Amino acid sequence: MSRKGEQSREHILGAARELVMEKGFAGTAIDDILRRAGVSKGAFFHHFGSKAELARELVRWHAGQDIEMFRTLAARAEATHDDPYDQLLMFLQGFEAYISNPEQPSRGCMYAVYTYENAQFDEQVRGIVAEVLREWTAIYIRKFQEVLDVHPPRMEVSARQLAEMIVSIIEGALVLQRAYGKPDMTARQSRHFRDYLALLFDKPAQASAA
Amino acid sequence: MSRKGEQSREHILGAARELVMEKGFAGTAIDDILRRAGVSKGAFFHHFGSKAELARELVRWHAGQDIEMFRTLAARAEATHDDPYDQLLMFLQGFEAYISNPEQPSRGCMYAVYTYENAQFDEQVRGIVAEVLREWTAIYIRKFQEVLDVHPPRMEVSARQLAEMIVSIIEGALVLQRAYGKPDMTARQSRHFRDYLALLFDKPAQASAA
DNA sequence: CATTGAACGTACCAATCGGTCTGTTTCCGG
DNA sequence: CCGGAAACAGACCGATTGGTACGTTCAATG
Repeated sequence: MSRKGEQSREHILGAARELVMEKGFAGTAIDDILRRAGVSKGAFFHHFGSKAELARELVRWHAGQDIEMFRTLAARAEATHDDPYDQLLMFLQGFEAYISNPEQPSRGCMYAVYTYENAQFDEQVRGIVAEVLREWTAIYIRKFQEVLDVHPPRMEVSARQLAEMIVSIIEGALVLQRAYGKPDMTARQSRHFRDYLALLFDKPAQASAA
Repeated sequence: MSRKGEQSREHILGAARELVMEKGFAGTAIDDILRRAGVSKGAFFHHFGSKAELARELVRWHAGQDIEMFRTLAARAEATHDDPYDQLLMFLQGFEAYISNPEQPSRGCMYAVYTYENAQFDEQVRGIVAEVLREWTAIYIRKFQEVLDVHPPRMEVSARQLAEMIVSIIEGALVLQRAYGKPDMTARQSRHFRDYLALLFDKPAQASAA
């Protein structure tokens, strides 16, 4: 049931995702979304009670997507390697492949969009954004702690520091990628971070995809 | 002459800067700016021909501020140290002090705001944003090249890679800082990058402000 | 085949938006 | 002290905005 209905909802969310990523949330009018999604105003307000609710559902959608990607990449890495360091490297390589995928029209981080339009949103939306970024960091912290427990680093460093660094790098690289149109910026930065890890944990730089 | 006029202009730009940083550019109505700046609509359109022109002037203002900061910090660093590595470290420490200044209500990067609302702006504005970020990167590239010319790194790395990395880290840290309200995130990330440099160039970690 | 509720489509609305127009005040050189 | 330009102030305007009202389609169910 509600096959058609779900489809419209998806179209609206898809169009909203594209447009918000192009023009920001406040800069995207509902009519813009209707035009791109090819649905009517009635359809929109049938599925979403208000623009604010769209904001919530949109950020929830992204949160779901990202969690799925994280889980998939992490599971694959953990199934392939025993050493947490190798797992981490493979995870990052997987992320680089994902973010470099040219079909993916994302080209930016939706949480950053929301963050920089902070005052537009209610406490709930802000909470979700903070939650997701915190969760990302937490996942990295756990993994880095595993690495640190096994491999002594060449200098004193905390799992939190490393985790926050990789998240910062990715977020920042996505900004630069957009700002001066270098589509491979994010993947390159992630690769450079892997090089840093190799140096930090005194591992030979293994063959990484050029 | 035009003392009062300049003052109004500054007030408008100041209010716009605050509001745009809170709600984004599209999310900030001209009337909002008028209210906060305490000026009338007539005053606004006397100084700025349109909202788009305000966008241009606002980004130009930031570009000017940032160039000044860069020049000041760089000059001080170069006056204090001869070694480009020491200069770079001092520059970064200066930046950390600047960005941690609690009186500074900036709390974010205006270029990131513009970048994530890309489609709102004309080619000129986008050009300025890309230009500034490129210039930042270029300055870092030159300095890192000087460092690399003198100090052999422990692994192969290009000046461009390092330059793009520090810019990414700062941009990303500013996002995280906002997203989950950690006012010291940016300075901490910069410090961690300095630790990375210490490792990379095999320098003893010198006493850094906790 | 009638009923019903989900899934629309569309005309419409009040509020807000960026921007204009028409004055008035303020300043400053001659 | 005068004249003109810069620097406002604020009423006003058409377009756009998020949102509503109300009618229609359609598929499933009894």
